[in-house]
Amino acid sequence: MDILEDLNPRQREAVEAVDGPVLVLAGPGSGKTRVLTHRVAYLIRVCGVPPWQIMAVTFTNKAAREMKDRLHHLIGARLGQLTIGTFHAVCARILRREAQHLGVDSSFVIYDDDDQLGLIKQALKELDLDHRTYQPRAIQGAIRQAKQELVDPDSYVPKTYWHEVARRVYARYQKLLRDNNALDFDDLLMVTAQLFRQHQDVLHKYQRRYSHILVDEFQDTNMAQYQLVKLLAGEHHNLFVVGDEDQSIYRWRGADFRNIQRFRRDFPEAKTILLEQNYRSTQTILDAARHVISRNTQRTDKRLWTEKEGGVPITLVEAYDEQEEAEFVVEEISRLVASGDFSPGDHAVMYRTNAQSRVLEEAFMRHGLPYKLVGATRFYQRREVKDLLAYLRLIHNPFDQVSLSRVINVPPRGIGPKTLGWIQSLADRRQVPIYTALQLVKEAAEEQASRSNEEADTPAYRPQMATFSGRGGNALLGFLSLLDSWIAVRDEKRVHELLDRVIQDTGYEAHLRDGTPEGEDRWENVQELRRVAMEYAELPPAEGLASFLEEVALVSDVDNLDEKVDAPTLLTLHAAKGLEFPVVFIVGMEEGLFPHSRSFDDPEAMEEERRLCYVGITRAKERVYLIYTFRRAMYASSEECEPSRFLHDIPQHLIQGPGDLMGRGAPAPIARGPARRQPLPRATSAPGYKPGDRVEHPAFGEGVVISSRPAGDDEELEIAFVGRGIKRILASYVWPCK
DNA sequence: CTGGTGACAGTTTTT
DNA sequence: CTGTCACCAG
Repeated sequence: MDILEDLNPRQREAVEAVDGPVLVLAGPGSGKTRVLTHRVAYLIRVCGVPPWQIMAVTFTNKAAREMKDRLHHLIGARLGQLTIGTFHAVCARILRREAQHLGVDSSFVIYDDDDQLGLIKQALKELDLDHRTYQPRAIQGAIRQAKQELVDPDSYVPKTYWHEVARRVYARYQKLLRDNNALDFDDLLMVTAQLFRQHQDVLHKYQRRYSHILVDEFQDTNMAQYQLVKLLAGEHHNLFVVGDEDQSIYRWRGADFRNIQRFRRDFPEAKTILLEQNYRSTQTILDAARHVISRNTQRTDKRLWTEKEGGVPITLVEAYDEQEEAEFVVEEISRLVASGDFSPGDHAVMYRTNAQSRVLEEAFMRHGLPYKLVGATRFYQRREVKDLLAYLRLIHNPFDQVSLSRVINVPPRGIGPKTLGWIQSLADRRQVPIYTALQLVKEAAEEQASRSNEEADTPAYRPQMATFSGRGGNALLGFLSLLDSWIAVRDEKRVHELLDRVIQDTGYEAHLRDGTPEGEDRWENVQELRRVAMEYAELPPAEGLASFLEEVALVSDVDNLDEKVDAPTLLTLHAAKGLEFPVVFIVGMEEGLFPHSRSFDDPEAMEEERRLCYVGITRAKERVYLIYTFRRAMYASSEECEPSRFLHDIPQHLIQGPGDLMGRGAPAPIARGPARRQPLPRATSAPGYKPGDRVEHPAFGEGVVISSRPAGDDEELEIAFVGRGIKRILASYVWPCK
């Protein structure tokens, strides 16, 4: 039975526990994906469960894809009969099939965060509410939270007057969604749960269909997701969940790791299996991570162990500021690569906030080294991509008002707020969507034209027409005829051909390529989108458009991480979950940054920061570098920093510092002797510059010193660089010009 | 209707 | 120091 062969006893137990509920608590690197895939294969090949009776849900498309890839080796073509996907994708599929029970059309569109925010703003406007008191973002948060707890506007119990207003906005927002035949991300879950609760027959159908349910990253489920799987498994209880409380880092998005406890309570007969053998890291790394996480209260203690005993100590580094921090990282990576032990792609640099990536990027660029950046602005969130997708959504469904108002004046075609407001109010008066209102205007205009010879001045027509005669009206008609011309060919043209037509007819290319480098970047993104569209060229046109739109709605990040490129990866700690690297640098280990200051007054938030640190450290296979700075630029000013409390939790014997570089005593507060305050061994000690001195900088080239002031043991110079303007730079970064 | 200016706020982000 | 948004002058 090859399926069980390469599993350790615990993993094997998890795979073989076929009947009833099973909870697998899987530490980092303990092979949970392996357990999941092998269990599916075991169910099919050994227990004879038909593949179509198995549902496996994940949180990310990436996880789903990885699972499919691995399963392909184990079960081959039968893979296609399994239901594997994200919660949202699985729910969307169910909802399209059961649309008749729901008051939505099965062609509903899925709104993302931006669309959602737009609709909330509209709701606020319609209710005549002040957007300063009722900030759209805050309202959005309240609505999302409610939906994740399966609370609809009618059952919403406001805690404060503000929440009462939020409830009203919520109700209005839901109506707007329905008017647009749209669901937002959270609806996919909430509406599915409602469907199951209100239609027992439908629920039974799915309960019978899926005899085995598996859930990955169970600690990240929210209430809605938990209720969903609980409902689905309500009859047979064959629910297999894998999770790790210590890696729960999405509390702020509604994830509730207490679902693990709930699971134990709701399924008391559940078998619990601990996976504690780690196949990733050295013992040193595991020990350090355990010391950090063990200060958390609400957790099951696990003792991770590995056969990779010992290992290199954790390296702790103090840098003068974020520049030097970045410089250290880049140089250390270069050194490790030069030593021959590691290749560039073995390294990851992790940080708490995206803003920290910039300095790092600059350092890599200065050294002429390539790097991979994860996250930042996501592809499908870029303006140009969203614009073009809105056009396509509009072609697919011209009644989608959110998409319509997004693009009706992009590129600018003379339809400003006034004209938009006019057509909107016409639509409201007639109780029709804007698209229909546009058609009414067109009919009226045609009628007027045909009468223009003799009867144009008939009093009955004049007042109605007067309003849209002129620029606004013509612009609207122009837009409508564009849209209609695309709709006319919608079922013949393939997605990328439609895209080309839109770009062509709207002059979108010229709109983007305004001569700036950013414009070129944007145009490049359009090309990328076109490449994605090309992948749907095989399908019949109408189907191609529909599945393209579904796919891009639910696949936000194009998992752009290109495995083939051999370069260091820059990413947030959150983005690092689920990944592993031989060498991990965690930068910005300072109080206020990591842990973030927002967590100071909330013990639960602080525990989450701690878990985040745990996740970061456990990504490493061989080496970990923890770096903090003496001072860091915050917005405009630069502030002195305190080393992160998490550093104190790692026992001294696991740590190695470059000599007395860090005046650090454990376990007491980090002793920072007054001695070491200067930037590190970079250029020889600052010689003392005065205005007029000529200096050279590795990136900016030659410049002239304008002013100088002491900064610690270093000095901060204002330098005018040839063609680069004036920069403030530490003396140790420049060399005197001979 | 557009493009410019000033006030204001500013973690993390699976879908 | 950014980016976003409301507001005002062409």
